[in-house]
Amino acid sequence: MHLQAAAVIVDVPARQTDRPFTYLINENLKDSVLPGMRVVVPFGRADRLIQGFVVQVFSPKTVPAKLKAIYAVQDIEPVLNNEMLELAQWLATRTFSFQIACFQAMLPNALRGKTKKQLVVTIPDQLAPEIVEFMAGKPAKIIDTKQLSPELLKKIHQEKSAGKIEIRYLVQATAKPRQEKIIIGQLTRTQALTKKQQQRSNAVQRQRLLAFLAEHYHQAISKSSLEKKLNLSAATLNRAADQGWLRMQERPLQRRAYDLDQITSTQPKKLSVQQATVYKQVAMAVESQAATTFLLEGVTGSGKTEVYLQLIAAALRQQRSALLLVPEISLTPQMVAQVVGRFGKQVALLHSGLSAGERLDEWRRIENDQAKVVVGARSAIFAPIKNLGIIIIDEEHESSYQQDNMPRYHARDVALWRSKFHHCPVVLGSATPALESRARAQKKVYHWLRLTQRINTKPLPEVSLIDMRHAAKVSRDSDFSPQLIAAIKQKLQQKEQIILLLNRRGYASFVMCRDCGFVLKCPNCDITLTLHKDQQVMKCHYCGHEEAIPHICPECGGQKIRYYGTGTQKVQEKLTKYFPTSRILRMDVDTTRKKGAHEKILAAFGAHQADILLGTQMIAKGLDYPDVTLVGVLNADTSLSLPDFRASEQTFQLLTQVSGRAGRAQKEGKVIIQTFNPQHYALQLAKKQDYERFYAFEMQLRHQGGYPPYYFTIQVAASAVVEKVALKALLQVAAELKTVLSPGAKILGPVPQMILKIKKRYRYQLIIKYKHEEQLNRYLQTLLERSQRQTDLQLDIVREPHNFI
DNA sequence: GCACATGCGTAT
DNA sequence: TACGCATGTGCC
Repeated sequence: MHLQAAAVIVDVPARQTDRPFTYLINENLKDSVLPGMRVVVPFGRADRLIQGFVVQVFSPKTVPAKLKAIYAVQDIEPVLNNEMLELAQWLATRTFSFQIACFQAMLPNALRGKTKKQLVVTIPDQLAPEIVEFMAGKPAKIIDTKQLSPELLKKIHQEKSAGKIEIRYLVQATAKPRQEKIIIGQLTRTQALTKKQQQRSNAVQRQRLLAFLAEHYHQAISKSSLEKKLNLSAATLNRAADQGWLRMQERPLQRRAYDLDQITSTQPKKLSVQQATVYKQVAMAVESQAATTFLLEGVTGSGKTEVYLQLIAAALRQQRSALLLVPEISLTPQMVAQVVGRFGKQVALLHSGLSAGERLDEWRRIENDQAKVVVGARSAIFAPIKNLGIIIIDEEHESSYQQDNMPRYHARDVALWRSKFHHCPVVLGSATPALESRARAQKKVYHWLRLTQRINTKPLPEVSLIDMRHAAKVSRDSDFSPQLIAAIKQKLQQKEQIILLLNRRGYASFVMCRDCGFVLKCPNCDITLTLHKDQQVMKCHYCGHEEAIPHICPECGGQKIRYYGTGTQKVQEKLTKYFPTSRILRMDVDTTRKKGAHEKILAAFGAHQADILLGTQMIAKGLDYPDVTLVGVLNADTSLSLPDFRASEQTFQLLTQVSGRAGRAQKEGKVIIQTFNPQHYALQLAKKQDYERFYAFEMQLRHQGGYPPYYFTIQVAASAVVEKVALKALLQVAAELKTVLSPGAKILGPVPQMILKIKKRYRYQLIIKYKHEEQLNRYLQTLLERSQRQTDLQLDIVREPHNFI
């Protein structure tokens, strides 16, 4: 007779609850609770039921009196295997995140237990009339306290303390796979044909059905698709079932993330000499199960994708699986078709376009080994794939691989961890690697591989920089230079396609009074409100605050309050004026908000239903349209002038990438970049597509400035409603750090953050720059533990922050 | 994150 | 002196 207990991480994302809680395993659940399973446990004074993850099962020697018991187990098999449990723990410490946040990041959303509250009437006598009305005669009702009026909430409180009503807690059951009805033919061919003869001539539905059954003896067919195909009524099928012609059953519906019938299979292409060299080196690591990291630096059009596909094939040949990560934005139908075309139904696809159910289905296919190749965006790095033979991260420099809320992980770091766990290589591919990665290749931490030749040996497109300081004076238009107008005109005449990029990074359209200079700001946050012309409102991008567009300046009463800056809409209006007959497609956050809108726009452009594709950053990646012969960048500088040490790097990457979109096929491409800083090295080198020189130059600057990759960085951010609280806390942290850190390390700040106030809280930060610090991690962990004791203060630690400001 | 306890301010 | 509300505290 030995007791069982479980250590459970509960779904309460708070610093104070970020540790295992012990629960008793009752006799009826004995031996059916395992680490990695989801459970429902009572928590807090009111014993509200919440979801938790079992991290350990053990036999306690003594039982503390106040131990509570697990209420229910949600899984038959663990949803997190040992690898994931270990990874979550590492991730939590590495990124200073809650463990529960790590678990949830690893699982499809459908597995997340949604807790609900239920209002139950226990004594109906003399109940407050408001509550009687609210319950509408029912004994129990699900409530959402956030949606109820404060008055009703007060009444509920009163009646609860009077003991007349009760609040119960529910945890939603595990998402079940959707079922579909199927029919199975029970008639042999001859039986069916005989029966068909016997039917009245006007019984057309039955005739059609029997003809079909004659050809499908004992085969399972989805009921709904059969109804559609033969145009049958449900009654006909039910009748047929009654007569024993067919049997009806249910089976779990396999929702698929892609349609295999729509994709043509492809064969491996012959590799060029360079490609083959790269392939051989990585394939060798796959075979020898070496956890080597390769940096594959390949110019646009050098055939990286084909190398990836053949490496995946090499892993499969070794009876191992493969994981391919691509930026969400380039997870286009084109891209999917390439991988699925090569590996068929072994491919599982994970991206944001899937519904929660589809995502869960794909996840299950991976978990039970039906899928051996996983393709997906950032979070796919947590796919529960076993026996990994290779991990590939395409466009490894993309900032979308970094999640910017908890857990703030970088997919690259997780990939390296899993590579060590599975003893398999990682390939980081890019035309413009992140400086950090390129520097690691330099130091031989990564194995450096290069593809310098374009696969069709075509020259790179001709790139010209247009000096807008001059052009704007001539044409009095700061969006379109005469050169760009002329080029567009020419391409339109030749019936070729054009991509125009409006660089929106570091850029906003705001409202300013031209008399007094007043700028409209958010009342909660210290930030300029952004104009949303289509919805006719001013919006705060941080807290969502909205207000009307002012027509009279609130400061001086003047009427000259106008918006500043260029949006895609404004550019589109101008384009229509210049080229009234041209067909323009616009792609930005506004036009792609709806699910699938993204794909639709790209498909329409691909089908030549438009001449010009105008868009923001999102059009720069992975698009491959043979008829695009002109790429125009309207404003290269906005991202350059950001007060961010990565501004040049990001601008260089963007320009290099977008230039690669021109002239992918036979026709020659042309790129026009408009800028106010034509001599800037990032622009000059992007023009020449010279990554290596950019790398050398930028590294020098980073060295002088003491920036990454020469230093590691950690940001400690503090926020509080009372400004002094935040500042004081960081001053103390800075003082303590001085005793913890070695003399080589530097502390910057504390300083106010660029946006000092967000959601009524003041924000300060300090940055630690260091090379090797043994004590730092431990200090920061204890700092977080300590800070929870201080009310109002919120501390947040970010490793390698992307913004210093 | 949430329920309940605590402590202060205001109406009575 | 009672109640209302904001702020604080601990969760197994």
